[in-house]
Amino acid sequence: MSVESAPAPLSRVGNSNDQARRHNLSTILTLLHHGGSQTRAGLTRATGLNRSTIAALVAELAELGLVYETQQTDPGTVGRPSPFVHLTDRMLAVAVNPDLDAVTIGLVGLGGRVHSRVRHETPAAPGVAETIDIVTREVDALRAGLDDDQRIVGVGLAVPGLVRTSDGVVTLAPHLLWNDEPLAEPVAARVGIPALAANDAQLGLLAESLFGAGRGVDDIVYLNGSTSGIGGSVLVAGRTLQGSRGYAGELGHTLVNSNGVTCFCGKTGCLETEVSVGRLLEVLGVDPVDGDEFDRMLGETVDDAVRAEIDRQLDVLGVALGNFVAIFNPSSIILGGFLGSLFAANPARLQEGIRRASFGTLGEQVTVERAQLRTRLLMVGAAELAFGPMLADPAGVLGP
Amino acid sequence: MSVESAPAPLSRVGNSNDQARRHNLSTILTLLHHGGSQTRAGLTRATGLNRSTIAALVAELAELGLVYETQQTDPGTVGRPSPFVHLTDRMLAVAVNPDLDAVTIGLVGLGGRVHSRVRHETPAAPGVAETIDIVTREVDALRAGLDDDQRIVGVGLAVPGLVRTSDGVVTLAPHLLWNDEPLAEPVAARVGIPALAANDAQLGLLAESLFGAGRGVDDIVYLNGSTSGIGGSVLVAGRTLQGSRGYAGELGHTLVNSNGVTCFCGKTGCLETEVSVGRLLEVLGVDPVDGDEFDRMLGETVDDAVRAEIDRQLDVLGVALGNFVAIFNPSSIILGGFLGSLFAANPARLQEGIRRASFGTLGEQVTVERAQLRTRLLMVGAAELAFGPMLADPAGVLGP
DNA sequence: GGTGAATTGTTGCTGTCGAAAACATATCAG
DNA sequence: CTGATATGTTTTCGACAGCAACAATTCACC
Repeated sequence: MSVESAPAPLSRVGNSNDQARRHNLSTILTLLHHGGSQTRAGLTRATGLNRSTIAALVAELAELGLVYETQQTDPGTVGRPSPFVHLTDRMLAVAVNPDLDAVTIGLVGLGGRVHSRVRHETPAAPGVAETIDIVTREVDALRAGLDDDQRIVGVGLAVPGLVRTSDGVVTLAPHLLWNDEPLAEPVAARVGIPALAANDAQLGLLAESLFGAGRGVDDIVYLNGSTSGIGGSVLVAGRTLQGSRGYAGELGHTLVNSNGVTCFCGKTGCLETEVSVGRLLEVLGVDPVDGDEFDRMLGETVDDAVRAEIDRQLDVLGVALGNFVAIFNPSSIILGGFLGSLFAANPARLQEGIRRASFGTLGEQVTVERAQLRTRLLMVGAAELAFGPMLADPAGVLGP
Repeated sequence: MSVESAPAPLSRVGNSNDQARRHNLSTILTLLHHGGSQTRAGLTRATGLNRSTIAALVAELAELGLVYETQQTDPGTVGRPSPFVHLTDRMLAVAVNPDLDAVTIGLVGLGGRVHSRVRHETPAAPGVAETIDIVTREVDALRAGLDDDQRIVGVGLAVPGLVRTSDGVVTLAPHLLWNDEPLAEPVAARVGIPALAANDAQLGLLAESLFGAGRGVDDIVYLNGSTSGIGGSVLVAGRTLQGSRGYAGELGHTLVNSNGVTCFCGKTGCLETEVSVGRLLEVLGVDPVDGDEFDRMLGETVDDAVRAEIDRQLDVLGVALGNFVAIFNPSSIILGGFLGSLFAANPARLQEGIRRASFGTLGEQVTVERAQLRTRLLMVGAAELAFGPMLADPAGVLGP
């Protein structure tokens, strides 16, 4: 025998010497990515590491092309001025969001900066093969426009459906009519860049928690309402709730009304069927409109039927959120899409509904907010997914 | 000015050199605690660390009085036999569980071994002061019975109610009539040993996940039914769901029936009001009985009214669990207390109910199990809480 | 029973990393 | 211009995990 099958290191629980180095590099890069430019002295304070250590780590990040330093123009304090550390624009991620009528593709830099965005309209819901074609063409075009020193480090795909994150297979995307379709792997193979896929609501929450309404908060319940239904995700102790296979967070398919109608998922009285943009458009008597216009219509309506429907939906939403408060005890609830509009139309009513439907006084301790990132949301979220490996181990991914 | 306020190290994000050592010590101790005795070679494989490193770490744990080694009696394989590493019985935790009619106190060793257990009956629900008195007396008695080299490293309190884990204040324990009562801190002060408090369901899940039905599983929904209601907790990626203040997991107070009755918590149609041991005892026409007897009565009944009530409760429970499956995508559901009896009376019906009430096919991928630890449950769980700091940093807690 | 292969403990050495200290540099306050 | 303050820079040092060489012990096979 020559080469035996590998002895299988089982699990890598222990900590070794250079893992500490990797961890520290990752910590600093992540700090800059999520917190913006800082002085080296600031990094020293934030990490608790030694000045000399920070200097060495920043130098390594600079060598990897991830950061550069500038002199402070106006220190404002005594002492030797500490140089600012900025992220470069050299490392980029491609963000992809296939949806009902279009595939949106963006180029995103570190720090959540969206460099460009293209919306590829499709006559019908795009198929997997079609999506992969569009992504391939678009990435080629993007690559052609890059500077010599720029580099796309990954592709992130935000998919409206159940996604097995481990291997990037879309288990079920009902509105796209996808069923057990491998996505991340073929994309990676075609474009020659690592690709990862995840549920759109999970990535939306990730984006809001890092760059939007949820900055600095570790426990968040996030609900996003779109024409295709209500997607949800939960931040638990700073990490998105994944579940055993990445399918967690189907908050739109929890019970809110035992007397409700049957949902396409087979259950009865789901939040998604009771609270829907379709019912609102119906009483408003209009066709789908864009977000700002919808906001205005809900806010300024004087029609009693409309107001009644708004209040009914807010009350149902309050019941659902009350349950989530009892389950998750979040410090913040973030509402996106039309749920944000609904909330803005009568914030007090929703807050009172949550308070009433929560266990004990838990409902009084939670803040309800509207999502902030709007159109950037899924671009930033999908990019975060693509940047993930690099953020976790900068030297390992970019190095030799 | 002489002494300025401390410069505040903000957060300790960075990794330093001896933190690696602590982490490795913690890893090995935890491995033994949760996995039982192992050979040094086994630890090498499990951690991926070097032989020589393991030898040094085990030697340090031995010096701390935590482990000892024995020769393998019958190796059974080629090669130099690796010594077994066992946990000593020198480090002990006191587990406390105040409940409706008694305070139970136990002495628990590493590895989940319950050395002794005392049940202090009380005429009514014990007050906080009374509980602290009982604990103080009992700990003194336990200390008197210890060998010279034995040591109680902590007190863990499992409380049926909302507990702010950070400072051990019981915010609300409705059945004990406790309201915003400091508990862990006064206990620690009185007995002179660090004390921590947490919700009983959270600790029950912790115990089952480490030593019972949930071994090796990272995503679990746990429900425990008792005469005072239904408590729940969730294991998310191997960690118990805490929420922003430690109040997460009130699964008994989620909506299962919009047409239901009003719960003491103020809401309507809570799981806890629809599924209750009281309703079962009513149709059975008996007074409260112990677990095994209750099991037998449910399993062997031929009374149609009883069977109907069992099925009704199972169906309601299925709806609740279906929601939890959509929310958490667990790989396992564990049922304790009378919910375990209910499940055992007709497992197929509950499983079918969960499947029906789950989103898509998620309900088919989850296994439903009955809790295993029974009377040891809260002793082991509370001890785990008490052992926590030592497991996380053995040298820091036991060393100088 | 003797021999070789396999596995693991033991010992001493090495490389790496972060901390600490000493020195250099840059800013502000007066 | 001087002193205080804060931070970068350089060098030294200690700790720790990895590694290699050697020793110990068992099994399998003849």
